[in-house]
Amino acid sequence: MIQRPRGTRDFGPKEMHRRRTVEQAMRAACARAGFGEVMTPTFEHADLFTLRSGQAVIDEMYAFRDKGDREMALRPEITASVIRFYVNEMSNLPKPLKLYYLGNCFRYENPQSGRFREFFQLGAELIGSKNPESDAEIIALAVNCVKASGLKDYVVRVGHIGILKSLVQAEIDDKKAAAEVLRMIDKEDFDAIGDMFDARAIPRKLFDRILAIAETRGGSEVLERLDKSEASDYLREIFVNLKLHGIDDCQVDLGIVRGLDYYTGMVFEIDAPCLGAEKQIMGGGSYTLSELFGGEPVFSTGFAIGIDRVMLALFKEQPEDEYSLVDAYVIPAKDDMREHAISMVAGLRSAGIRADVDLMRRSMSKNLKYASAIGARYAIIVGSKEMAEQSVTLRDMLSGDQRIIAIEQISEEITKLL
RNA sequence: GCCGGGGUGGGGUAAUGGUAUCCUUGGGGACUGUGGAUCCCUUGACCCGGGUUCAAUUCCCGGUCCCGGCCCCA
Repeated sequence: MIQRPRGTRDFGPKEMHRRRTVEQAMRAACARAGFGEVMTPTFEHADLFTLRSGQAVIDEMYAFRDKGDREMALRPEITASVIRFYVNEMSNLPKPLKLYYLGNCFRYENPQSGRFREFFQLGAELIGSKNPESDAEIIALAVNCVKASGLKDYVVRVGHIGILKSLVQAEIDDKKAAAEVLRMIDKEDFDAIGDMFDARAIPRKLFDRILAIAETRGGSEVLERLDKSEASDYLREIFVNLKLHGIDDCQVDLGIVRGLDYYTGMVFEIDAPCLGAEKQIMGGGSYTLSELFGGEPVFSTGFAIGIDRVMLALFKEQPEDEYSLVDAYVIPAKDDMREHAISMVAGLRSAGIRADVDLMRRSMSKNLKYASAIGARYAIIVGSKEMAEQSVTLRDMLSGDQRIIAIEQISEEITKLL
């Protein structure tokens, strides 16, 4: 037997229904904010991804050489593709350009809870605006998407990479060392930073300042404690705007650095605490396209939500999911009623009712059992006695109550009951 | 890439160095239109490969997959 590849999943009808419901809710949230959906290829030239990210991303990329001897890769994320699309064909469109996407991504990683080799992301990019209200708009959209999914317990943390970055880069001349410090801040490995500072004879005072900033966390009031700077003013403006958007549960977290170094300003994350190790369900921030492709500077801000993790968190919050595929199941009482049953189900379907009919020529009793097993809300029993009066029996599968209804009224009646 | 814990019918389980229990589900029949019942029949499993052994589902090794953790990320 052929097994499903490691780190991939099959989704059954019930799970797909729940996923599609969540996806549609998020799509609707994006559309309400004026974002248009785009779709890009599942695979791209490997360069697209290797150019902007480091070795770590390359190592876990599904890369391959195609029959034309081109280096290709399954996309490990979608932002790069959207940016490529923008640079290729959309750079002359009116700004700001607001795009969103939903698709599968691939990373060759070791699977664990909330981590798969094929996973799904919904993301949005706001291209061409560098003002705090744009960042606030993107944060608000990300939060609204998570809210739309139905998730109750989540934590939004917003930071600004410029605050730490400018401090570290101003005080440490060695670029590599500065990058290393930022990486250690991201990992919250402050001991390592202390060791490094001692080894390089960097003043302890700077370490204390870095530590103080990196540990600045809490409500928006902690922003008042920050030294005045371009970045801290910017962050304050973002929080003012978030409040205007009705988003007032965001935390400040200046310790967010994020691994990828193309982020330049605002950075933010959303966690679902119930998920444990892989609790981050969203990551985002602002960046400039110019740093990725060497073109004209275009300021952008965006985010990506891990749909799979959102689904996992939703399932933890609400495990049971009442859902059936069929509202009405049509049962012929006897074999000579099968044709009537089939025309009956066709009529129900064209009236927009999710209806099914016995295809296995089962007995009445087995059919009732089947109707119950698939969770049909109503059974319609087509028998010769009722048929003589152009009627059928409508049975409520929850209560067991049943009554005779004229055939011409059945669709209307069921629509009314549902 | 690394580190733990696991793989028995579709799902859940029991036992065992001599190929397997029970429940559930699926299919069929009885029941000749309400028995969503009851009864009967039936399909269906020891992850893969190698080793030890007369004999391996069981013991050993390797692989693989699942679950969880590290790294990193969604």
